[in-house]
Amino acid sequence: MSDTDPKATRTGRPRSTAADAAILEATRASLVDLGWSKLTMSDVATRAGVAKTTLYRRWAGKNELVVDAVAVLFDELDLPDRGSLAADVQGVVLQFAALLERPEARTALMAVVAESTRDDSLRHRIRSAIVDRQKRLVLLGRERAQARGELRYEDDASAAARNADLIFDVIAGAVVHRTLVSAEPVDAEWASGFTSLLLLGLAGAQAG
Amino acid sequence: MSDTDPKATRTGRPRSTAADAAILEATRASLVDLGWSKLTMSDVATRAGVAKTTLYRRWAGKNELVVDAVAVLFDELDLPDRGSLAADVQGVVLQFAALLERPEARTALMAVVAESTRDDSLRHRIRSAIVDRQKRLVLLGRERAQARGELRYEDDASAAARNADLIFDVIAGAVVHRTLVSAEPVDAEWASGFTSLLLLGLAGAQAG
DNA sequence: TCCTTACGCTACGACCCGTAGCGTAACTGC
DNA sequence: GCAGTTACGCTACGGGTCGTAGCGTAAGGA
Repeated sequence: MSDTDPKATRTGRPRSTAADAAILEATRASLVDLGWSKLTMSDVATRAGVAKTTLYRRWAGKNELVVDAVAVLFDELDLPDRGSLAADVQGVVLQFAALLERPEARTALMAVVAESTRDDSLRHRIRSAIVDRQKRLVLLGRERAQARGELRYEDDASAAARNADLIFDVIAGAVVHRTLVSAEPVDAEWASGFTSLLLLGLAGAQAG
Repeated sequence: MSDTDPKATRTGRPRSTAADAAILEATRASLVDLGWSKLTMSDVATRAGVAKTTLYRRWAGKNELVVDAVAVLFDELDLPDRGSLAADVQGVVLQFAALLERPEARTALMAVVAESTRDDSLRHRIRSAIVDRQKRLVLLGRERAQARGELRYEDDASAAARNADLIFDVIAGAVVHRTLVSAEPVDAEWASGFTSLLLLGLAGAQAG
């Protein structure tokens, strides 16, 4: 979360974990009230009841702070086994969509991704804090489908990885685009249509 | 482009169209050099050889200016008939990807979309200036596929529209996510894999 | 020649940034 | 206890951007 290694029991006054929690919560609250562009470090510090200098001692700036503040939302992600690949796809779609319903996520996610196009370390931070948490669900769903016999196991490991990346980009990309660009809701009906398109393809979905 | 209606031949000194072009080009140049977050109105004005007040007379702020500056890139979009639905899908994917290769588009697109989550008028501006230009290609590809017999004409008009929206979100979303979130290139190989997934579905693509 | 609108320029208050300096608080090892 | 070390709150600061007001000038139309 911060930049130092906590496992070494160093001497001196330890960092307040309560302040960490207060800052991240204040960041989310500020995102809800002000949105990404109007969020300021000073405002977050005031809300958290913390000096501005404390923020800069722990985070390099607004980008890193917001990534960490939003990342914890992705810990809630879970994918119970719904018995079929189609049901699991719908489940993961609705999970992503529910996250993007939250105003702090809506305004923050695209903004930090936009920033990451010019900041490699920020992109890595996003990947490990957010993207990998999402991709986990996709990999889990694929394993289950393979165990059920709905998908076959792939021989070539690198091809399998490429395929998983492709599927992940399709699912996450479609949900994000629908929600933030088209600005239309991802409801059960849309999730159903998307699922049959993903499973059956363009011609197959039309026939069914 | 600007906010006034140009068809009424009003009295007084007309706005310099040369300044318009210079400003938009300066905005793109500034996006390339500085990126979205470090782009300032003062910098654009200096590059364009124009007073800062002139910018504010034409655009409400950075958001609107950048949308207009990037929108013209989407005029280049074209989709020649490549003879089959699969080839046309690959074509549109590579078109989108080529646009996202340009650094001014990479840094600007996600940023303005992020801003649009809290600004309805900005969202409408993005839709008419950018999104509709993209969606046009998808609709064109579908019509061709229907004429070829690869897709059947749909009876229900509203269902057809929903379906087109779905396909558009899947294609555009996947390309954007691959390029900006996963930060991996959209090359011919990826486009090919995506196309077979879209046409045949998860199980079908694995079989083929 | 008047009228109207656009332009360039300057200046301004307001705000945010990120850092430095200082005194104080909290915890560790002797 | 006591020294050593690190974190914290607070204040203050120079530097930068924002968006606007005011003014004189330039470029068109009636």
